[in-house]
Amino acid sequence: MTDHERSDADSPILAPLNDAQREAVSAPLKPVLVLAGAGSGKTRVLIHRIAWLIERERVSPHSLLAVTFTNKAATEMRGRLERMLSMDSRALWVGTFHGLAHRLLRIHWREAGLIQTFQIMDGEDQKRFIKRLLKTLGHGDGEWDPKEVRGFINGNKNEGRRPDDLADDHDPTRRQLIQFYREYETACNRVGLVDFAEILLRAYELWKNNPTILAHYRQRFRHILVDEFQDTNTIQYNWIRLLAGRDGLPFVVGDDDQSIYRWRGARIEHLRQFQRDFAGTRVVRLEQNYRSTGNILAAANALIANNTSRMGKNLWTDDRDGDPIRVFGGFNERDEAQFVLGRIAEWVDQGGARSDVAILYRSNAQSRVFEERLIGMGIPYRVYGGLRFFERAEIKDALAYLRLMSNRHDDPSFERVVNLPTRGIGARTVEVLRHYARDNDTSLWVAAGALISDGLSKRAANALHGFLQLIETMARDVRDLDLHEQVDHSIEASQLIRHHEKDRTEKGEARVENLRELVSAARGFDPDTVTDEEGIDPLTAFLAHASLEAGEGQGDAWDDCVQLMTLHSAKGLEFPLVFMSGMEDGLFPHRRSIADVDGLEEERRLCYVGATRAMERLYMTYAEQRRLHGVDTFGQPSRFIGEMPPERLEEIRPHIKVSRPVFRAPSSRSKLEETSHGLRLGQRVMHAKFGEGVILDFGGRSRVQVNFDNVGTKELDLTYARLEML
DNA sequence: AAATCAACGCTTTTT
DNA sequence: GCGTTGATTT
Repeated sequence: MTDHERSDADSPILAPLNDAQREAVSAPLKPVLVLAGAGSGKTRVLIHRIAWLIERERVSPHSLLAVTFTNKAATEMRGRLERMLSMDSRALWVGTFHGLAHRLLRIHWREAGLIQTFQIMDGEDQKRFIKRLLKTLGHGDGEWDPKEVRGFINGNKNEGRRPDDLADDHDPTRRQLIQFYREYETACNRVGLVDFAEILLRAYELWKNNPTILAHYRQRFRHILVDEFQDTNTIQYNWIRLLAGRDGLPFVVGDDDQSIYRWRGARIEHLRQFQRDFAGTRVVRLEQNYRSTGNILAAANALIANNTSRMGKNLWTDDRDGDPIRVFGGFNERDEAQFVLGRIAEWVDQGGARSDVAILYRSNAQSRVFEERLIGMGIPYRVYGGLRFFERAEIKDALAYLRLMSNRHDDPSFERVVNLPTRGIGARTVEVLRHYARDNDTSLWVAAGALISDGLSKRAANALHGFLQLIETMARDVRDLDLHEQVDHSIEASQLIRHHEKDRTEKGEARVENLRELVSAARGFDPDTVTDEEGIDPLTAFLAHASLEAGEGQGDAWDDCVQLMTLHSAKGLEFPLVFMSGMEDGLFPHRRSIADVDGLEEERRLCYVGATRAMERLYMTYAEQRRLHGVDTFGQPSRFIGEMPPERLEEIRPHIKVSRPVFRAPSSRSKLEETSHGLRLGQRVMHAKFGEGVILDFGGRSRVQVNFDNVGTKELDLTYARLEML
């Protein structure tokens, strides 16, 4: 080691890192691909690389672009950078793909072909809009599913394709979908709205079609850092590649084994393509895991080894083997939940924190049984997912008023609030407006203005006039106010508050509270986080923020509570104690993914992600019988359990041997009805304390009656009793 | 205009 | 089985 290298190794940037991390962080200025296994310090490497570039390579913070997928990741990165570099991180562009692309569109709205006050539709808005559009086009009778049309449109946008790029292949269905896409585009442009996929595609096309602008950003952002690279979809990948050009220096971090978003356009292949597109890419593998015990890692490694065409990585740890992975099979989902709650109670009794515990499941519907048990036992918990703040109906109503104030031609917002609270503008009147708007190719706002003087009944015209006046007055009254005062004024003047106050139920009160909270959100909002360019009014910025960052779900009502979430939303998190529930074939892997190899491999990666969330202790549970959508179904333990090395597992109950044949061989269904957990009536069993006996009956839950030769009949709980089959 | 009823669908989710 | 949604009732 030379003196020079030694001084590098001692620097605060490199000192806390292991060899591989150090190699990545201090790599020469060339394209770098970091293959970072779960828990190997991926984010840390990204942060330290930025610090390295700024402090060692003397790169200006202004020439750095750091991209993440979620706002959470972006916020975290920003925070860690500020702490590490003790600088104002505003100099850096750190954000999500959508956030950064949006920022570009705000700056270059004209070149992007947008109006200055363009606003963003979330998936829900988009669905409504498409539904409305289908009706207008005379296809509103249910032959077309708005979700399907949306899927078609977004899928193509994610691949960078416009209607003109699509051929109908002489398929009438496809031809129709392309036509809908075309109409949808026109409609969006008319009302000044963009959907999420459009943000990315527009930003891409902005660069593609404007060489001067592209040249400017290429010159500015030579260093492009991307987190979770395996999750990039085609347009995101192309956006990065376009920006990097020939001289850019992308530094991307990802893990092909944790790619779980293929179904929403992510392409795992981008990891390989990166190496082809950027000649001389330095590939660094981070394989030392700092999170999990040896047993957990060994099981996860063995599982993921069943996938083909991996980039190759084997996690290892310095840590002890720790506990084996415990596998439990319940009679049904309530039995399963009872078992899980029992273990949690133990954990808490022994001084463990509730917030260190995560219950993971494949689909949201599975949370209910756990929630019921948790409530019953008085254990605080938090469920991830569900409606977020800015997605709530009453909040969207309020935002619709604000949007209309900002852009009168926003038809979806117009329709949303024109009669909310009710002001005598019925469906009939709105129908007339729509007709006029379509015939004259104008917005509903313009149609309303025109029809007030002629074409409507006196009553309808009056009511409509009142609404138009209201919006105009609100917009005028609010002009010189601070943002939060604007919001406050609009929820009052629109009568939304009064409307919900009339509802004296808990729901109504919650809505009023949420509306008040919206004012607080506006008060705390810093427009500079959206863009620091001149000429964007705070309201427009706030509305964009509301769409781009839907906010938290329930907030943190409880500090120390058990965490419930899907396997997908667990990605990136870690917990000392993890339960993977519903480990049954058909549920996980999900039956809709089982058929094709790609689908099954993605499920396996999901299982890998789940298992590697666990730091100390991991349980995998399943139910023999499960009520799904109201019907009882019988299942087999997940094939994924069978893919893990038996010596790393421990079956909680004695009756199922953890061996490949048992997990792989499907047993007949009729047999399952007479037996439970491999035990059958009349079966001779051995108990450590009570000696030999014979099974008399199966009780509810995991209870079983055994007539012991020496001590008589006992009822045992199979969760605790270790019965050995004889 | 609110209340009630029938129909629907149901993997995963961020932006 | 349950929650949402759209249509129909009162």
